[in-house]
Amino acid sequence: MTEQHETPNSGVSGKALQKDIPQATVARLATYLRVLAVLADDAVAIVSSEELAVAAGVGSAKLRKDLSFLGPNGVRGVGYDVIKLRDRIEDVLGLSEGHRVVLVGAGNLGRALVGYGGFRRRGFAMVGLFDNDPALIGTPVCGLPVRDVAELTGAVAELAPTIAVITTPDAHAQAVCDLLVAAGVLCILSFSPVALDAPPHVEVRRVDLAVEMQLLSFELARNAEAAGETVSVAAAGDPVGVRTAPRNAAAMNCTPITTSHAAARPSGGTETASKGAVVQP
Amino acid sequence: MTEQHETPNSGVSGKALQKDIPQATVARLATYLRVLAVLADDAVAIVSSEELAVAAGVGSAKLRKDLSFLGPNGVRGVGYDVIKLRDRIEDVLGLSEGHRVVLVGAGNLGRALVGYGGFRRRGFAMVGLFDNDPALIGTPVCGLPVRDVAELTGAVAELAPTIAVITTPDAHAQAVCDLLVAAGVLCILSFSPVALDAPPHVEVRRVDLAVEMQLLSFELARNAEAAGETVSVAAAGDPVGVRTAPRNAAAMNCTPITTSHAAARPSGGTETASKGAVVQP
DNA sequence: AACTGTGAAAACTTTCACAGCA
DNA sequence: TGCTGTGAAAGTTTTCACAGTT
Repeated sequence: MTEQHETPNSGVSGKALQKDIPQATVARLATYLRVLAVLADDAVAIVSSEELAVAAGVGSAKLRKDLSFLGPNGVRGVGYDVIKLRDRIEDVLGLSEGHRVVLVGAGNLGRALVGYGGFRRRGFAMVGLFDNDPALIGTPVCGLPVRDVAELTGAVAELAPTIAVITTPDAHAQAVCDLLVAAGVLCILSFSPVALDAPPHVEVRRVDLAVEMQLLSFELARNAEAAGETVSVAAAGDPVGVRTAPRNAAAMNCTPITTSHAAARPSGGTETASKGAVVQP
Repeated sequence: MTEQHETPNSGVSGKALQKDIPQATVARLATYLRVLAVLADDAVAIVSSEELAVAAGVGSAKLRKDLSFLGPNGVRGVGYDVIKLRDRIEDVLGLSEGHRVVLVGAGNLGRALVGYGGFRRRGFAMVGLFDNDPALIGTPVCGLPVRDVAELTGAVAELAPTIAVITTPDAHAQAVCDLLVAAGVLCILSFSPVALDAPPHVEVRRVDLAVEMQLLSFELARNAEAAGETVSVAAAGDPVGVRTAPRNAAAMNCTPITTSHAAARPSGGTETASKGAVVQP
């Protein structure tokens, strides 16, 4: 790896230990960061690993171990400096410079994300919003006009986004992804459950809302099993009857964009991640 | 928790091996399930571990190992029966009976979720939708009227939901959670980044969309570091300037109900808290 | 006394490679 | 032959316990 002169103010991140930070730790850093931001707002100056751990919902030992990968950040016998630690984590996560985000798919989910204060607050700026629905194009969402997806390629050059978010129907997700990749976007967050095919240098992260619900369902089932099959409140109501409706129903779409029909190809895309390493759950 | 008589036959799911299935495996089962549903729709009868693995974005060995925890599901030399495997996974995940879902917070995100076809398709039925905004109460979303959150307690008894979803602004999340817990809900999915306090018998799962973005950011930073700090496309645009605005700004809310939050996925920004033990990804 | 940072042990997960079956 | 199921090895993450610092 090319070495680099040490600019006092390095471009992307400060100390450069990224390579050695475990995946699992990185995932938690973002959580610590949120807690620290709250503490900072409350003008809390110092926090102990125990306090921070409780607020983040992890064990204090794990938290200390996590932070130790970023180098020494605390003072023994005292605790961590809230501001300093926050800045350090932001730096490591590459958030220091902020990110410019374009979003494709201005349906309900897309609009919800654009309006999500948490993004702005955490350094993500929405700079472009695209859709292919003529009824939506031109209308502003949170002050940002919806632009025609046909302009996407040009707009990417102009807006120079660091991250793109896909919230289109499943059927369009791959096409949009291709478009973004061709335009030079390196980081994509997709809310479509279909696995997107992209070159290895492009980081694709997929998020599937239904998966979360299914994980909850599993816990519920396990608890019920362990406790002897009482489902408490739920026991009263009618079971829902999952497979009553045809699986493939393009079904009741009631809102502008969101919904989808199952359209993935039989053995199509693989979830891609950078460097040949697929980032898996 | 009160212990109970041990019913030999558990009502919720067939073979009852839940206890022995590793966390990591469970998280992936939901993904396999989605792929299998697509295959079933396409009338594919048999699938090999390799095909399924590619479509799900994992290695075939891992996939076979995962499935082996559910007992024998395939035929050596042939592959897996799509329908049979799908049903088996649904059973293990506790999806066979379907789930009744109430959602509190009819903002953009809430409405997006109600309209999200993926839920219905996978056995989750929205049965109730609540908000405290008089302007929203009474208006239908996807055929479901928004009800006053004041009715929530009574409605839970009446609707007997198995799962509740919280998509309210952060400030209300805990109050709504308390309300749900008091009403007897056992499973809660929250899209607010704040850690919710709930009794140990209640399964709370939190999802924070910003975490996903931050993980992407980290990969970007790491890649840039490894490649010699060029940020390609992004290099052109102005840095965003994260901390320019006050951190605590309740900030520009531009859509009906208030802020909203979004999703994540197995590994990243997801957390499950339960039975006093915080289960980490 | 209070709290961080960390080596070393334990637990969990992934990968490998092959036995076993249709 | 082709593909599943699995034990054992390799790798990763968590937990423990305590040495070190203020």
